[in-house]
Amino acid sequence: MVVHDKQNRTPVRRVTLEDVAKQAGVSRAMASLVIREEPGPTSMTRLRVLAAARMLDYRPDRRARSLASPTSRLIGVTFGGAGHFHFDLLEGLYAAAADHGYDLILSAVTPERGEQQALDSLADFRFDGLVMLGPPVAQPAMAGTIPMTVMGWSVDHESVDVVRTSDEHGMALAVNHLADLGHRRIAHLDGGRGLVANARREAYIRAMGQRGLGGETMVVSGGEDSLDGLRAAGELLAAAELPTAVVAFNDDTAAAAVSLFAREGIDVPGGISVVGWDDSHLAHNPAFDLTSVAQRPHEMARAAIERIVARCDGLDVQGREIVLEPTLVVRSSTGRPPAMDR
Amino acid sequence: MVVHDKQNRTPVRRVTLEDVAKQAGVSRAMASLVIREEPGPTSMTRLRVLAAARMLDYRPDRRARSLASPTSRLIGVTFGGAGHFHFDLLEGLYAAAADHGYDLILSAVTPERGEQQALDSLADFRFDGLVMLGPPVAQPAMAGTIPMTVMGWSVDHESVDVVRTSDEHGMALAVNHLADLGHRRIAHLDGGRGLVANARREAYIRAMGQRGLGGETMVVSGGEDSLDGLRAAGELLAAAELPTAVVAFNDDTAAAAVSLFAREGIDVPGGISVVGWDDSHLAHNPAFDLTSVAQRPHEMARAAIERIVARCDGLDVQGREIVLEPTLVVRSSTGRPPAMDR
DNA sequence: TTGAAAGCGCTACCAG
DNA sequence: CTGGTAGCGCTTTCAA
Repeated sequence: MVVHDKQNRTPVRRVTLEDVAKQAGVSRAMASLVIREEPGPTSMTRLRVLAAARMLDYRPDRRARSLASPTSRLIGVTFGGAGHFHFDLLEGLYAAAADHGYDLILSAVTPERGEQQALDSLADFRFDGLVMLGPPVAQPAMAGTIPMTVMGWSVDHESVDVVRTSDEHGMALAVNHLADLGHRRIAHLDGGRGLVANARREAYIRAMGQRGLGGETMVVSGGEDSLDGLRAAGELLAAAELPTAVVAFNDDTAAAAVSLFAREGIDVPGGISVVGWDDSHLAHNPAFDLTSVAQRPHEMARAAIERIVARCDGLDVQGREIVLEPTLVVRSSTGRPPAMDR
Repeated sequence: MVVHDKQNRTPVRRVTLEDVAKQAGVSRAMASLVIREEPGPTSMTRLRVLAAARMLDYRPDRRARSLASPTSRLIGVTFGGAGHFHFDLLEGLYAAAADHGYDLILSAVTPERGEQQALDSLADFRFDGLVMLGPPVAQPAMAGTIPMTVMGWSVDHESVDVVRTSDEHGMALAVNHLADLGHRRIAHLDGGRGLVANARREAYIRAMGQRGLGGETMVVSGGEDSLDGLRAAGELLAAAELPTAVVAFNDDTAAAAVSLFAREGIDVPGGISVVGWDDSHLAHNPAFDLTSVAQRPHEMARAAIERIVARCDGLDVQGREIVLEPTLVVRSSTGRPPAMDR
């Protein structure tokens, strides 16, 4: 940052480590150690430096710091559509990175700005680890060249770490919960064509089969946002037999379905039960109060950062894929089926 | 970036300007000038340096570059909810910044991570200009300390630039278009409590008044996403008299309304006309084909960057607020009212 | 036109 | 335990 004077011209010098050292009456080297919380300085010097830093309102220059050390302590993050869930992940990444003394540098992937461009711009900052929040790609461009973690989907590359929530387990929780309530005709309102949607769809089919409900399988093609959910729920209504329950791809589509059902005079859960996914603010919203499969974005973020930091430190990392178990948060959008048919 | 060897340990040196200079057989200073496209070197040296750079696949180190020069050539960007429109803005900002030799550093504002934290982390990179995409705040923390532009809303501070689309004009376009078609009962499905929503709501009331339709004013409180739109549209349907047209806060809410109307057997535009806002991919979607108020995100982005670059160069900037005129893209969601009442 | 040299703010390695 | 000092990769003087 360059602070300008009233005429908005002359850049004013920011406070440097040198200033802090001088103020504390120690050498720059000492000040550096104190600031970085490295062992060495006596608690006496520590206090003086810290006091000086505070009174001068010192903030280390990340560029200089990153340039001077062999490791940049910068973690690149690519992100795409950035739904609410991704925002939660970002929040967690910021916190976790800070805890490890790392900084995040973000790069957006847009329709016009592809993965490669996003990575290039990050590369110009010499990041030493990469987190990809999306968009999901089967073969990330930098796979194998740098410590890297993808979040939310799977990548089949031996040096790409994966942090995700178990779709298999989440779907089993949802289906079993509904089946336990007496449901048999349980539909899946899917998430479209993405890698994640595919995984959940398959998990649904498997879960239904395992529960002996293979014959009742019903997939309605949907998408990621509420508009998709609306359309898909409409298709559901047009079907010959309405299922007694539906597991949606996420809370957005689930909420859209609930809204539509309500408008059509179908009570939730009286007429139909609905399960969402992500346990987002929508699920908490009393207007929907969705039973939802909960991922733990902050834990996922923490795991991703720890993984990358470990690899940066040259530690050997065991287990390429971290699969967190989701939980099912039961709220009022699920209940017993309208009639115990069969 | 640090490239690692097979054991994932020893950082491998990246190609530096020195390498390029050596390869081209010139001094580092010359190479620097060529890379930055500064006048000085002969076209002969130019060619040699450029060739060397290309063959070595040289990319300047942004940290070093930014550290060495009095100006960092880094523009900070804060962003919040990041709807589709914000993504379009980001895309434009990247392109415009690159054209001026600047780089973007992004910082997310999340529920847990406030404006101040976001700005602090940017400040550690010593950015020399700031673009705020959101969340909209009436008094940005750094107002007056640095060249800064907010996009999409207004800030009442003499040294904060504003780039936005005229809500007044956009609303007038929408209302006049509908009135010209013969509509009188034109409702507004608003955007909730934000600064932008307020501006559009007031613009709607003004536009109706100016068209002599002050008595027909009808505001339905909505929100920013399709779920809000769905709920608001439901309220609209519950009203005693259905309006013959509705101007929505954005395309998401408009599309949700269209979906709901369709489900209720109300033809669009036969039974009711709907106007969206942003001219996003939803508006283009043949399923909706929305008449929509079009902002030009790329031009807005360009204007914001040019503004900041000008201020960084110490140029005096005339006119604190850049208000772009939106256009109305007419598609098939608007038509004549069902009956020419009154 | 070109090249040598002095930093930017910091880390990391020396000697003391 | 402490304080010099040599860089990191680049820009920017200033002489030649």
